[in-house]
Amino acid sequence: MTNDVKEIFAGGGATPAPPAPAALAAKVRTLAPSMTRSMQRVAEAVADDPAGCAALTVTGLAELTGTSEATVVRTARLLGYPGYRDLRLALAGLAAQQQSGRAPAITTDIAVDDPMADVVAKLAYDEQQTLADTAAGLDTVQLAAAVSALAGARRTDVYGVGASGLVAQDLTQKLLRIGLLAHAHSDPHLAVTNAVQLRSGDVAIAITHSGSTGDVIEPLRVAFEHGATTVAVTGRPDSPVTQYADHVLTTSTARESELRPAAMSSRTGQLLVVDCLFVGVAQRTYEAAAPALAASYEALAHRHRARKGP
Amino acid sequence: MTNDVKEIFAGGGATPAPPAPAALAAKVRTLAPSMTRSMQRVAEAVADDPAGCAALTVTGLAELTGTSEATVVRTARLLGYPGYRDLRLALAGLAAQQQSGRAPAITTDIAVDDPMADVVAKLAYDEQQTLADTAAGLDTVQLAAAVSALAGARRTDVYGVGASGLVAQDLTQKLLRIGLLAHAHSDPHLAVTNAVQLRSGDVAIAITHSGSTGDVIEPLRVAFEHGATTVAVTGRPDSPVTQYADHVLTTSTARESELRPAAMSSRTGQLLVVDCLFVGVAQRTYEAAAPALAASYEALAHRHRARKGP
DNA sequence: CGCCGAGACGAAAATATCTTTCATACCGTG
DNA sequence: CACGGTATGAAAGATATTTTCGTCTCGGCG
Repeated sequence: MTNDVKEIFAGGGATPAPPAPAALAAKVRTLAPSMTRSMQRVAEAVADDPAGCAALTVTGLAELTGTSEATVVRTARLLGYPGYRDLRLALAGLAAQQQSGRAPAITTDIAVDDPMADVVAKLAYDEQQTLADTAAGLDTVQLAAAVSALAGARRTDVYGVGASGLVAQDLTQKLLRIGLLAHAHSDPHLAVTNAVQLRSGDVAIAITHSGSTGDVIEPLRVAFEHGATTVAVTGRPDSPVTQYADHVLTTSTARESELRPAAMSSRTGQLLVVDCLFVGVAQRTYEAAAPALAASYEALAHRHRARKGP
Repeated sequence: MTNDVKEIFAGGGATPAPPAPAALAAKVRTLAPSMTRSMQRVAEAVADDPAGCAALTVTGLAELTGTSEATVVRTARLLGYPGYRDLRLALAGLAAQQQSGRAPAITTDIAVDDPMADVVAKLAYDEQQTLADTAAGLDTVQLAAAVSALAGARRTDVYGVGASGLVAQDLTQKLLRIGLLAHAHSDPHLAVTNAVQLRSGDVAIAITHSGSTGDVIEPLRVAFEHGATTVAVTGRPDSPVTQYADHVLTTSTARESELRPAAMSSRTGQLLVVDCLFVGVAQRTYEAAAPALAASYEALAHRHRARKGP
């Protein structure tokens, strides 16, 4: 029956009722003069603390403002919503927007007395930044060249010490998974010993953030001089390591500080490069890589069956 | 009754029970495996179209997904909300956020014939997403507890195999750098053998994405039973490994696909957790950690040959 | 000064919505 | 193929929202 519409009409014109998305405070100010005292109290509370009000029921808000449920609903109607329920929903949205709005507090350095939540936010933000920077700065031509070399390599050696050593191992693990012959070296002596074995068609990859790690440069030099295709993953495109690199893949250097050593942040960018290499090679050698990948996917799916324990 | 007080309390500042504000999609993915079929349908609908679902009542959503109200409520509970009402509120907030934030374009899967530039962009975007999700889903209370335990530990053992083994080593390297006694174990036998040595005051950390890796669970169980403080870093908060974990740190499960296996993307989140642990401990033990950090930096300096300056 | 009416306002009924309970159907397992 | 356990939805039960309706306030007017 059309009788129901009557109440809604009071709100305004023939608008199909576009619920205010974020311009709520404005609406409150505009409509405040045409409100009764009680309704003004409600409107004020709502404009004052959207998040808080969103958490309240109609009864709660009525109590908070010292009014009744009916008044709260009337106010909601006046603000353009079908009822309190919808106002509340809009309020929640508004709160969320405000929340996300005030984010840039995390650009500062991590302090000794930062609470845990800040540490998490800052670290996450920083690593995201590193990823974005690295992705933006990666030379896709160099990357494609490195992928080509890897895809056709007889064998691949990866050099890295310290934190970069783990990245080297990560790459090796991935390449092995799709059927390539790869080995990571952290021991400089063994690395050089093995580098001597390399020849044209093989690939040697050096991972070093500073680009000045002698223990990593040395085996790359040997590999280079023996005719292997050499790749350097470094944060310094002008560092010594690039002397012996056919292809240089540059990672972003994130801002470092006392509680955030370079060795830590560099890892993120290096791993992105590693992932890119892996996916690139997997694409190139898809025929061979697909079964291997499918197998590991299967293995995981099998594990997924496990439900909550006894 | 005290019931009324509870409601009013919600209006205040600190949230006693932290419901997921924006990390909903991540939560859905994380918890999906432990859901029943019907609940998965509901979760999918919710993750698929937050705005649309926010407009629906329980009954509406139940009909849309072809399930019952009870199932919808159950799903809401599983996602961490007291009931559907609160899920709906969060959904409205999420919708508002999505509205304001520009829609990302590179959400598609990596294809075999994607050019290198696309691969880089997609991988970077995905890892950024994983970081954001993990950060949003991390329980800072658990994290702080783990940090406390680490800071006061006599010794710390870290277990991880496969890709997670590298994460374990990364954590170990970092902890050693600030003067803590830490060791990473990839060999399950040695891990158990060592776990027996642990006692109250020591810390054992298991890193496993699936949470079902027996080789990692076993040493953690032994450590747990010997009174050590145990921590699990996993993507599955309901997996077997958490049985023996005093503190559970959950990493986000990124969308996976053929060219992007879970083992690969999980690493990003795990490393963020590791970094958080490290920084947290460094903060707590700042007096001791600062000189240690400086010292290790100094020690490395001479391994780096002078850069060829411009 | 007191009466009157228009609108504001809230108590409570009516309705919609959410939550819980419970019986049934389904599924894997021995 | 029976069994135990879980998943699921129908309906009862509890809350929240909306509507109804009568009282109350306040200003104007006789």
